[in-house]
Amino acid sequence: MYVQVVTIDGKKKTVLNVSKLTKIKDLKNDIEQEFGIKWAQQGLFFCGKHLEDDCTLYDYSININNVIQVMIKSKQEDLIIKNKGKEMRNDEPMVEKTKDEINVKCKYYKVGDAIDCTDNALGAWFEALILKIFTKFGKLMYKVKWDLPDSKDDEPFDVDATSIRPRAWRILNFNHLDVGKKVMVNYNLENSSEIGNWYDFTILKTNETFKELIGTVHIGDGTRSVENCTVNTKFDIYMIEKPVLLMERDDDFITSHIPTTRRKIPFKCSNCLDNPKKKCRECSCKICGKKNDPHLTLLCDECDDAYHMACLNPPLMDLPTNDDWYCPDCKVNANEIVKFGEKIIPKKKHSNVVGSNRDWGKGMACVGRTKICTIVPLSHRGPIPGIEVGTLWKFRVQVSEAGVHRPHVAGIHGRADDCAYSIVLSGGYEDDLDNGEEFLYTGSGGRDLSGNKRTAKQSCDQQLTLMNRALALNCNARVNVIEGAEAINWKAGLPIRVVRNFKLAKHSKYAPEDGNRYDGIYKVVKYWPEKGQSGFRVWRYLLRRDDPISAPWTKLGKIRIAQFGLEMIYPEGYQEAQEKKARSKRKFDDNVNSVSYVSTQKKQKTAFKVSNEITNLIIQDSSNAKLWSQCNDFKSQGKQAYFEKVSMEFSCIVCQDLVFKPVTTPCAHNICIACLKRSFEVNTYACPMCRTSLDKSYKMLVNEKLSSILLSMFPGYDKTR
DNA sequence: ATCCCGGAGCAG
DNA sequence: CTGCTCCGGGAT
Repeated sequence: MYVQVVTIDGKKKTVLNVSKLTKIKDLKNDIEQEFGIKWAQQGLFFCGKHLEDDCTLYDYSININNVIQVMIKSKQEDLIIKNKGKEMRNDEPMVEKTKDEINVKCKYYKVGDAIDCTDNALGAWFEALILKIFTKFGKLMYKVKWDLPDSKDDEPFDVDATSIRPRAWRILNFNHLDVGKKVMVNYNLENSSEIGNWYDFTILKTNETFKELIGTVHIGDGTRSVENCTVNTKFDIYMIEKPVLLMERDDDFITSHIPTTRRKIPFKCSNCLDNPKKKCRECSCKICGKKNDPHLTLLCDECDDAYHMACLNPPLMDLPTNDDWYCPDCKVNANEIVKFGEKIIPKKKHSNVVGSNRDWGKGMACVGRTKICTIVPLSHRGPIPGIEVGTLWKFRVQVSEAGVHRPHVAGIHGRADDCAYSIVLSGGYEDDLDNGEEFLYTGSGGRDLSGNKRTAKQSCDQQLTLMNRALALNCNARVNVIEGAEAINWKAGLPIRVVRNFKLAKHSKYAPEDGNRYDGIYKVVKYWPEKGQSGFRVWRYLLRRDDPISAPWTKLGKIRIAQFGLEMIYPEGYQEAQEKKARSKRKFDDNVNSVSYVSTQKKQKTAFKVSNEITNLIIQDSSNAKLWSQCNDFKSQGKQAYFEKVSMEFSCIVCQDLVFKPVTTPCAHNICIACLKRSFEVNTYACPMCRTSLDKSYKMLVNEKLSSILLSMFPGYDKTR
């Protein structure tokens, strides 16, 4: 299994091979290797949850391809987190706190001053007001309050002088932006084209034509910064105000310049754009959407959604007595809730407390779905729209995601009171017999799966229940659970999607070389119980293909696969992760044996070499010289790519198939002679491809050179005509 | 060759 | 809702 790892600023990104049982601390080690960010400096987050060192990915239900965010902690932030924790534990009453606070005067600020204040979480500057100036244990502190839209109900908080400065008010003209100057700009760390917060910024370059600034964005106290940011000047650029001694301050001057409008900041809620009159279930009460009575609104301590006490069912009459409250959606999982900074170890069910020490978490067998097919319902019969016969997936979970065969492991998908929808052949049952167009399938069950197994040898009789009954219902005959039944009209049975897995190759030549291939629609001809090779009764089903699309192993099917360019589909990020695995293995091997000359170089697609015989014919087919030269360019990409190109360039516009007995028109298009004749029969005397008119008496001549080239490249395709 | 786990989906 | 089943897919 593998996960995506991204730094908060999005600048560093990678895929890491992991196990579900990988501990967070081990992951941090890998990230240190990868990003060069010290182990202790990392704060990892998944879905907003802080990840604790001793927990596993499984504990947090982190699945394949999930994104883990890496935050680089500055030492100061560590302190803040620690202090926060302390506060939470001590839980001193407010009175005690204020007891040590002594109101004082300050040389630079006075109560009521409009200031900018940094917030520790984002490291940006926000507008605020000073409510009180005091000393606590001898340290000068300021009680401040946000001065932002919608911040009326926010609690005031205490900061020291480093977190505040006079409110910015001087807007700088683009021409006054000199390189090296530090200013305040609006920037969005995640998406620089959108509105963001206000940060300090050092100008490195100015771009006159685009009115852009390039430079370093400083985050918070200046220990963190993001280089090479491009700032669009559609927002104002502010001068950073330095504190001025009160005695030197011309208050009238200052107050007259404090802007009455507020600096633009991103909307808290992108849904209602913070419009107080608009109902919004995103940012306001999840039930009624109204924004009234904020003091009677509870915030869920897990998901942060808001609920009016009165809207809850049953309504909550009194404020919750304990500190935290969880909404109805989160309450059910209350035992899994981890509060920020708390050291609760989240453990799902049994985990592997008593399990073996075998690491089961690396593979693709235990990963969950990351996509879900919604274009058709779960109980959809017949082909899945958009999925071609011959589509090939590496893993079963992908077949499930595509909606072709939903179960992860099971061979039959169906319902005992409806029918079966799809089956997989993967050679797991010894009584199966595959002849391609027809095959014998074995029902499920009759096995002892105790010990949490997924498969075992037959150890008792199978019953015509569950999935076995479902598959029987596809047969166009009244169901008979004793002796089975035969279809009256087999084609009238219900369609079954059939997937063949590469493991079937042990018994069948119709299996794909690798992965799982969709082979089209089959129907149940008959089914009956029989003593299987194990000696126990198994239910056997005769399935016969009934699909207008040629099967993947037929000549036509192969051409079709080539035309569609169907290739093995891997899960997103899989090949990248495999490549990385191979690289680290090579590195390991090199370390073990530094003078190894084992050919470990990357397997390159070997260029396709066309036989001399065909090459000569191609040269002689001068009327198609241009097309052949285009095909030539694909030789370097290997045989498959070349054949795909050839079959595409030489397919007939009329029948959509590879041209058969082709006529090369004066306009240099290739049409099957039969197709062209049919076209003439309806008095259309033009090239079907480009509509260039042809003479009524145009003499159709089969391009024998081309015909023989194609016949030798795709031997036997003529027999399908 | 053997061991053994999650997750998806059905059945009760 | 819980319990059961299951033709995967890794490591050992």
